[in-house]
Amino acid sequence: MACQVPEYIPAEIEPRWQRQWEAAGLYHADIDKKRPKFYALTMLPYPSGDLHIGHWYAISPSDARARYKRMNGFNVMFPIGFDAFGLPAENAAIKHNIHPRKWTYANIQKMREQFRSMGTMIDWRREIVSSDEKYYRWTQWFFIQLVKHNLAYQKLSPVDWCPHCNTTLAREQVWGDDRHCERCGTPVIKKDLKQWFFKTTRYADELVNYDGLDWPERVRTLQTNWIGRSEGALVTFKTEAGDALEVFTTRPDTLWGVTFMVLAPEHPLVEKLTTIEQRAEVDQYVLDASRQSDIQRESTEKEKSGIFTGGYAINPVNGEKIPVWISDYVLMTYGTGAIMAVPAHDERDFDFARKFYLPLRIVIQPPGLPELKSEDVTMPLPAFGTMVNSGELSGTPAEQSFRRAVEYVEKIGAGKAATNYRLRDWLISRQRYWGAPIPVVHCPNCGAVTVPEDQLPVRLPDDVEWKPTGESPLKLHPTWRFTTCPQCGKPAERETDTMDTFVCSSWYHLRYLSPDYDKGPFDPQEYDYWMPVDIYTGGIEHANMHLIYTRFFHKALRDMGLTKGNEPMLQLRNQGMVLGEDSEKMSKSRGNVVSPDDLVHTYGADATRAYLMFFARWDMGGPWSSGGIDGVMRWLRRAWSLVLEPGQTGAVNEESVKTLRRKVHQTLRSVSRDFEQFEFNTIISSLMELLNEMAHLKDSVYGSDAWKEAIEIYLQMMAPVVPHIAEELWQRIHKPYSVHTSRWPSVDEKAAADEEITLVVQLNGKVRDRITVPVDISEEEAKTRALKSDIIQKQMEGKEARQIIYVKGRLINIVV
RNA sequence: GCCGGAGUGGCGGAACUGGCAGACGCGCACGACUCAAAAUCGUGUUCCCUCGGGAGUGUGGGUUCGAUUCCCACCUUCGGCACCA
Repeated sequence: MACQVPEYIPAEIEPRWQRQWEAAGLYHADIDKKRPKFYALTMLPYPSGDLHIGHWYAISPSDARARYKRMNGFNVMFPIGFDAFGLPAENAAIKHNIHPRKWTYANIQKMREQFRSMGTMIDWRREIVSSDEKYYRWTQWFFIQLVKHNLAYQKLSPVDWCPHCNTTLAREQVWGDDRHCERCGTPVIKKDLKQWFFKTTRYADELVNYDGLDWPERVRTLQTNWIGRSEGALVTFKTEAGDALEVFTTRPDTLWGVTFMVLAPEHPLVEKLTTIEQRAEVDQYVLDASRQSDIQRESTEKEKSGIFTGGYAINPVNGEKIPVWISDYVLMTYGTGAIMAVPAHDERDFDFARKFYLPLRIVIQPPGLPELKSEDVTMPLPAFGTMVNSGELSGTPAEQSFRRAVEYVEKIGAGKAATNYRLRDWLISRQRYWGAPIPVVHCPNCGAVTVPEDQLPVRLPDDVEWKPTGESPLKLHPTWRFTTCPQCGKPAERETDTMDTFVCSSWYHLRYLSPDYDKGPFDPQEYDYWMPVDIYTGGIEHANMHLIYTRFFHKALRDMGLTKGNEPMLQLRNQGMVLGEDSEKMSKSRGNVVSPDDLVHTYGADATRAYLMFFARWDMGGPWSSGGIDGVMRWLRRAWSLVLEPGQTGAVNEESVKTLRRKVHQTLRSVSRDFEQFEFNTIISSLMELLNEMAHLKDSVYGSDAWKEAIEIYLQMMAPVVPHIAEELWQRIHKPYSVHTSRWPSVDEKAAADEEITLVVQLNGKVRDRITVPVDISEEEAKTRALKSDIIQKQMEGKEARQIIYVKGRLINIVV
């Protein structure tokens, strides 16, 4: 009997359906104004050459949700592409002596096939490859627009250099306590170089505003901390020579407590302030500071060091003459590179004052204490209490003195309220070959001139010695760099640095709209229909890099009139990470890597997709389990035989029909909700649970309309998760092609409603009994029945119920 | 130090708005089928227990009729930032 039913062989059905879907263009997404659009985007993968389990984890649940949205009537675009420029191509090229281009495009070809084996609804007509000329032409075009709008500039400054990658890095790409390169882990060093920057800081204020965004709190916090907005004031002190010495402070209320000032060793006024007597010591200190690495210098463990310059400044609020010191705890890169020191109320200044026996003045008297004298102070004092020693602010509550102090300095013309940010401009120059060339010509007469737009792209030449020497490989090309100035026509040289690949990925979501469009970076008609991105999924590691860059791009483009709205991606969700079975990060050296190709071979794409959705909360991730996927495989086999194996055709039991329909529609309700909320693991659980129930009921409902309905809804619910088996079974029960274009069923609320419910009966908050009652039972009736329960009677033993709590549909709690 | 996430059986994890803790799966045990094994199916599976119950969601308190859920303090762990004025 059972031998009539074919076996479930994923390797037979999966490739067949993949071919059929592709041939039919089932997943083509085109403008259709009759349907609401839905732009589902997943982060652009790097073509490393092998699709790993992390790619599957990122993409297949996103695909399932996109499919769910499509079945719900949305016109869904789900594109993919390749972030194809970047260092690994060059490193592989150096190791294996193969051209980066060849390596990259071979990898892409392999990964396309791997992606196809996943069974996604990717519209391949929209694929982009960021190293294609037709793509990077527009990356260069954007660079030029940014220059035109004063959002890109060149500057000589100390920058982070990775000695392993042989290139500079943006500040966001330097990670951890030891300040290592985000890509290769090598600690970075400082170099003074002239580099190109994008002015991300212009949007700092806007970037900490997430209005209208449904983004995880975690990402918003990371970005907010990274941008590091602080409100305070800029106050101008004067040196004795009359030079303005500006400081940024977040505590203008403590201006009267300033007892010295500290400049960064690199501060331009150090030279002028230093007296003859102090000269030798100051010079030595400046030299020492310049030799220190950032890690040494920025260590908080280190005891404070510093030198008196011999110079003095005048405090504008009280005319006091205060000594000016230099110290490496003041950073030239933040604020103005100079601080006013208030040792009585700031821990760092307090430590410094202690070390060098500098005086301290209390300006905020803590409440409820006898009047404090400066010699009583053993630690910096808090910011609440009453102002003292502070001119006209004395005697007022400290709470208001921030505002009052700012008003005061504004009145006397010594400063103004100001906001400062930790965020720095984005360094985008890279001294590497495999990237988009920066479209600039350096002319001895005209300076840095951008290449005219009609001459784009500035092509990356193939015949280059790409070995890393610390110099840009393009600089070593015999002819490429020599050109003429687009402005004056005289001999000039091309910029030989290439762009950070994060520039390429800052706008790829726009190129998907029209990958072949050649009148601009994207077709405005497509833009108007598809943008903004409705859901963006990817890893959280990009919170402070790609996600800030792409928001910056959108805002800059908006101000150029190219994009609309303030944000490119409305909703963001992050997946976690799949760990090895040993709960460690997967790596070849640990030997705990799970290969998706092997999984597809052994279990099929459907089982792999389903297990990835099942084994952990998607946003958390967790360890892989080889036994776990067996469980999912069992589920698929059971579903297969549930649909295909005939049941007993006897009398249909009406009670069973009701139970079946109730369970089906309740499951439909929870599965729909879980899809909306990205709770993929409970989708699979619910489907497994329903399968168990259906298997139990099968023989008592087989042949009924309810059974037919149950099977159809079951396959439709499976379709987004396990698209191949669902399609195969859908065909085998003779439903019209395709399950993926069928309309998501709607919940029959009547059928889903419970007729009877289980009420929990508690005694003093402890569960003692459960009673089955009609769903519409009255409160009185429920209480009476609960009190009548044998167990309750026995346990109460004549005790009086003091109080009876009734929660409709849930429980009764008897308090004695 | 500051900010954020997490802590639930042997394991991965469920539990919607304060209301049955442990759904679903893995593993394990027992049973059926089999000469046998695998596969499959069925039953059981938080711990303790004198079989009445008792304890239990990192720890200690609190609020409440009732807390995995809310509040306070703390521990562990992961991630980010860190002399940012």
